[in-house]
Amino acid sequence: MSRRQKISDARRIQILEAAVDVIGARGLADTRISDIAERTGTSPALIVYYFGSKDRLLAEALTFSEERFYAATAEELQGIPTASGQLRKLIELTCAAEGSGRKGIEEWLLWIDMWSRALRDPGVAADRQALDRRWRETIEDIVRRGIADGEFNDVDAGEFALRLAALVDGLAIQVVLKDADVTAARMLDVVVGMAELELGVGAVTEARGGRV
Amino acid sequence: MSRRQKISDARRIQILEAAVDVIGARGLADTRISDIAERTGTSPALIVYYFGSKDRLLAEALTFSEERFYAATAEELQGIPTASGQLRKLIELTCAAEGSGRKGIEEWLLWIDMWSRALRDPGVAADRQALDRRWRETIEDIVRRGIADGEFNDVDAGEFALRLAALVDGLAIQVVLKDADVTAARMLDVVVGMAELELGVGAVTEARGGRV
Amino acid sequence: MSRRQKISDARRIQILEAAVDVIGARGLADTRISDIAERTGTSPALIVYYFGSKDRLLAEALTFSEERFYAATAEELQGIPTASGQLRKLIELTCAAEGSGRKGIEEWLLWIDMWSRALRDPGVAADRQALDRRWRETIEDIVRRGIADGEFNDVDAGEFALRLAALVDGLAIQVVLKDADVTAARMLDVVVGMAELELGVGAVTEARGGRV
Amino acid sequence: MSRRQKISDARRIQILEAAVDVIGARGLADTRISDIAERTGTSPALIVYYFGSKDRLLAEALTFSEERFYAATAEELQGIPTASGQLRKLIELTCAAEGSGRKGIEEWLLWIDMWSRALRDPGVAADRQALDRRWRETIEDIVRRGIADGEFNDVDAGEFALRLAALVDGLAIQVVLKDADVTAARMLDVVVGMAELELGVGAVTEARGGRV
DNA sequence: TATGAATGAGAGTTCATTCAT
DNA sequence: GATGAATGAACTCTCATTCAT
Repeated sequence: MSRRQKISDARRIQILEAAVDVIGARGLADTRISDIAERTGTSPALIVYYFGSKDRLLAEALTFSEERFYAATAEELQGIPTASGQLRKLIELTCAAEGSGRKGIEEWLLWIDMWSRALRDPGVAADRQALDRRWRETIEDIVRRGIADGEFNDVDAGEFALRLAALVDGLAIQVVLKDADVTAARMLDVVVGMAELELGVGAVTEARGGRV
Repeated sequence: MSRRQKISDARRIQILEAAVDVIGARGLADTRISDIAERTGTSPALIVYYFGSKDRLLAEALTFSEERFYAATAEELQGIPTASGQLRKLIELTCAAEGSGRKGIEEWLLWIDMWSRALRDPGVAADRQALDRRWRETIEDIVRRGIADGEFNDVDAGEFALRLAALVDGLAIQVVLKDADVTAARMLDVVVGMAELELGVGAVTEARGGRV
Repeated sequence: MSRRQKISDARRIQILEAAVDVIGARGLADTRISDIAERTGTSPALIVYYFGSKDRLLAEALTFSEERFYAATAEELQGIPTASGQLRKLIELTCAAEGSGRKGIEEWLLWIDMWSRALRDPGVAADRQALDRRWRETIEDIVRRGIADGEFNDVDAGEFALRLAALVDGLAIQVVLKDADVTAARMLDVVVGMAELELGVGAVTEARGGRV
Repeated sequence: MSRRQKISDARRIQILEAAVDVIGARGLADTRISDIAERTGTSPALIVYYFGSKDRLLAEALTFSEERFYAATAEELQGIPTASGQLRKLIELTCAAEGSGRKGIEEWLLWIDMWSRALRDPGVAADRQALDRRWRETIEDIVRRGIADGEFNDVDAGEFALRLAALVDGLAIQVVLKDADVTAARMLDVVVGMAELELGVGAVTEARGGRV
């Protein structure tokens, strides 16, 4: 408990990164403490020494991964001037395209395990909800700005964010599970299509040009 | 494998139902063979004897649950004459409203575990894809009929089905995880709203009257 | 819990006997489940399967050992007609003389560990008290009969039993710990001396003759 | 060993006192080095550094506690002029009466654990025997003086000391284990009664008056 | 002198699975 | 067909101990 204070940040992050990697690779259910220890080049005892128990490690690893995702996302968005450009970027980042440079797929693998775990663990459930709310708010902010700037149609930003986020989640599941009918490319088209339908033609494609 | 032939259907279904109940209640990760055996009033040995291994039991239980869902859905739809009425019904059935008479929530709990498992088990992945495809085709068929009958706008039925299915999945996750921002009622509104936007105003609400 | 019902008496006794042997040999603190399993020719898992946990096994083993001691004692006393003869026998049985044919030393080793454990475990404490009370009552009964038959002085039987039992415990500790000053033979002399002092000269020695 | 020389006496005593406290509170079997370290405000590493190993620490702590007890006892006896007064005092000190001002109960808790440990550890066994012998000699000396002064009957002092010490041990076990039948008060009565029976009426009660 | 960091060795416990009956 | 008995394998977690600093 108070032990966690003792841990050096470097070591802590090193272990959490290994945990995220291993969970992504093997799945939460098949992840052993020793798998993570091995990858960190340490012993299972060290992991317990730092995190107290396997459960606490898992919860922290999940949160760590998402925090990192948001930090990376925020940074990427910062350099983009228009709302439509930002929305486009956001959609791309989440579409888990393997060529997109981000290891988006692993993030999604973690999300699925996180949902599963959140069903039984209130702590994880709370974390998940907070992350999800933050995610929707990120979308909402962009949309609100786009409306104010006249880039987007005048929609209910909150409703739109909910719809977009849900659509992305639902599609990502299929992409990640390698559904033959739903590739990452198709996912991108569908999401962009939905955004354009609601926010106005060109609301999102416009950015595409900018990107190329 | 050949063993499974020997099993009486009654026994088999009894065990699968128990498995679905227990997994829904405890989650896949916390389900033991003996939990299922207990609920069936038999022994763990019998279950292994019938199903070969725990993994095979899980895969079959998951599939069984979905088969049952489709059978129930099909039956409910049969009595409804219009495409818009059927679509409305379909949406309602999936919206996991607790008062809806269906134990929809439990179905969704299973789905989440199924996704998690499908990530690592190709057999489960194949089952999942088949079920999902069937699900989208069910939607597609209704939409196609609605278009032919002039009830719906002339959209791309396949694209629409994909979008609707994904939206439903994404929203259901939040409802099932009891996200404070997304209730079953709101989910229903959002899904219906999306369908009306794409298929035409009144395309789905119309059925509402018919139902009351 | 209810598991214990399932256990066959033969197996149960076999394991408990092994537990008593091992605890006697290595001491409670150094006894591992696997030590007991090894001696029984089984696996640690079996022990847990039957007894639920190590703690429960220990509690049962301790009680089992004492039950067995009382059964054996009762049987030995049955054949002796006089109170003084019975008292003599009782004293001999507890004096842990190695040549006495009883493995008295091991019993005492267990008692010491039982005291230690009773300090922290209320269940063991309760068992210990019950056994001790029974022990004092056994003495008391004999003394009361001896008084009625005119064999013994008219002492307060309850007080005498308490004193005798305490003296025996205190001496046994030293004998068992192989105190150079207190051998089993000396212990016997001291206890017999105390009994004769209080119950009357010859009250106990008398039996000695009968025995030889 | 040579290390121990280096240790400052203050530090050493501080650690030993902490060890005694913790063992008294949790029991020998449940005492961890870190428990003692925590109470001393140091680290487990320091304790090992000073004492070499856990076993050695435990052995030293046990001895330390008893040494301290004897020192305190000797001091208390010094001021009492008559043998009967001293004997009375000695008995009271050991009767673990909670109101007696001494934390006698904790001493007895340690004794029980010490017996248990002495069974397997020859070092502890030797310490125990030495302490016990010293204890009996203390009694013996008083009795011998009482006989010389005409306060007591002319008994075999050594035999009497053995009997008294054993009786006290046996009764203390029950008191410490909170046997419902044997309170500290009753223990005192029984021990005093035994002493008076053997040493002469008034041999011990006499001191009682002096104390009040 | 003192300790934070690290770990090897091993504990109890769980559970899917096997097998004789 | 059905199961009670049994277990091997593997897991998490504990803790005395070491060592660089």
